[in-house]
Amino acid sequence: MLKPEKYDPLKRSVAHVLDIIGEGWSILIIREAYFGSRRFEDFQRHLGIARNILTGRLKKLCANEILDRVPIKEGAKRHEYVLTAKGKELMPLLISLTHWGDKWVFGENAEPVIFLDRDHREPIKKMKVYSSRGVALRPRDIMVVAGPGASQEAQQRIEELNLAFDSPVDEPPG
Amino acid sequence: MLKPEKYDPLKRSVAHVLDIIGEGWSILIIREAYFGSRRFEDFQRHLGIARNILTGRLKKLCANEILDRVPIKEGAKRHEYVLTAKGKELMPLLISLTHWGDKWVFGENAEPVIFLDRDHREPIKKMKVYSSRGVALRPRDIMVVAGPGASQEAQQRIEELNLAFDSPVDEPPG
DNA sequence: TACAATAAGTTTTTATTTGAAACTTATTAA
DNA sequence: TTAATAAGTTTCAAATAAAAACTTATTGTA
Repeated sequence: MLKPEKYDPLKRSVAHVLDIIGEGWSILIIREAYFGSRRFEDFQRHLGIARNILTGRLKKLCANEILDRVPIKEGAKRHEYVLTAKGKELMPLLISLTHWGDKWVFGENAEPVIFLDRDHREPIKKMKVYSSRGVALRPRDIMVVAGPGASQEAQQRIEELNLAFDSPVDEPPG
Repeated sequence: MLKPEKYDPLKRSVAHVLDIIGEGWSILIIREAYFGSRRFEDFQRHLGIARNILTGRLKKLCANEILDRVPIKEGAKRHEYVLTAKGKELMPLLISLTHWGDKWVFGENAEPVIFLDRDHREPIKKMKVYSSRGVALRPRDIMVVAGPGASQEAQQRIEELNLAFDSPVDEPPG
């Protein structure tokens, strides 16, 4: 989708991540892994994905250490694909996706699946953005600044962006 | 990517959402919109996306009410693309994506961008999954049940899935 | 042991999607 | 009035995806 040189300035942050997990099927494969699929045939059957595409996606997810390809048993030639810590930490992403769909695609009382807190069997909290003090934030309450990994251009664009946002609309030009 | 009939059983939940926002570029376009881009040329310049592809993506995002296409001024033929409420609520998704990339792709002290709470200019909380009681949950603390919108097959698969998970590994067969 | 079935891919062929670049038609600015 | 910019559309080549058949292990069973 994107050439590496095109990652800069500002989009690099997310574009690079999307190159790893954003291809068609990849998210669904990761989700299937959460749901307990481990073997090639499990993924294939449950997702109905073409086998050659599945091969490619599994390879890429393994290359990026989202999945680990481990022999079924010592020395076996068949493998299982299991989530790494890196893969497991995509949970917030997966649940954000699900919650958004529940609200905006399927609608209240038509959710296809519900995530529960295993201990109490109660639905988990809806995914939200919180301040460090624990206050839920709306999009307008959030701003962006350049991080230590920002390129020159990214820094510049972010500054412009913040200027544009901060300036009150009705401020007189002088 | 997917034919609608293939949404069932379990993957429908997320697959349908991915059909709306999962195509290459769509997420980046939404992100650009957060960052203040509104016009065709803004998106095109900042993302470096091919114009015909951009046209297609904007159409689809509008059709799905992520973006709203409004005339620049009363009766004008040029338009701006602005996020709808539905679009704005993708914020948790975008930030989940960013935080994950910060940790696993760029690494500590190399984050390209940082989201701040505007009021206090402090980094926001890392996206996490919480129980309804406010306790942070790990993947293993979460389980899934069929919602009211689950198909028959989905219900069945989820049940199998929970059985598989709940049964202690070392339980004797009889 | 042998036979069939299943698992895990690979190969081949076809269809769909992308991407780049040139082209068109408004609108704005000088 | 002319030039420049904006917002697309069209065309065509290259890359990707999908479907189906094929291959090679491994497992289960009579």
